[in-house]
Amino acid sequence: MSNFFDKVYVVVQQIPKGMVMNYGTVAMIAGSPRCARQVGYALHVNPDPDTIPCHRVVMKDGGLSAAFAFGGAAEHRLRLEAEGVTFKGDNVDMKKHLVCISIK
DNA sequence: GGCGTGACTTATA
DNA sequence: ATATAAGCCACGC
Repeated sequence: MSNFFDKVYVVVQQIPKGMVMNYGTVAMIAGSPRCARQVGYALHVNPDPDTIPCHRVVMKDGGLSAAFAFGGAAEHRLRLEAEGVTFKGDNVDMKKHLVCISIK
């Protein structure tokens, strides 16, 4: 809970069900707005896949990463739809499910 | 402190 | 609009 990585894990776990967050937003909340890549890397090591809903973390476009180490975009989509998230083409409907948290 | 790596983001063509 | 390039910063060694 001190490193950026650990912070990312916490933030992702704090994402409400049926909502998604961008890597950049997670990075911002984690304390480093420019470390969106590290967010993905943090989930890549994914120490707690059972407690870290990586599928709720998407790119700023609402799309999932090309290297999702979880089950693929198909699994991602199913997971979010199972939580009530709607899709816009191949991406999440961020207009409705994108979590807008400020740095406050 | 340096080097390599990377699930992103932004800019330019 | 898509494709490609560069920048970015933190982790691990």
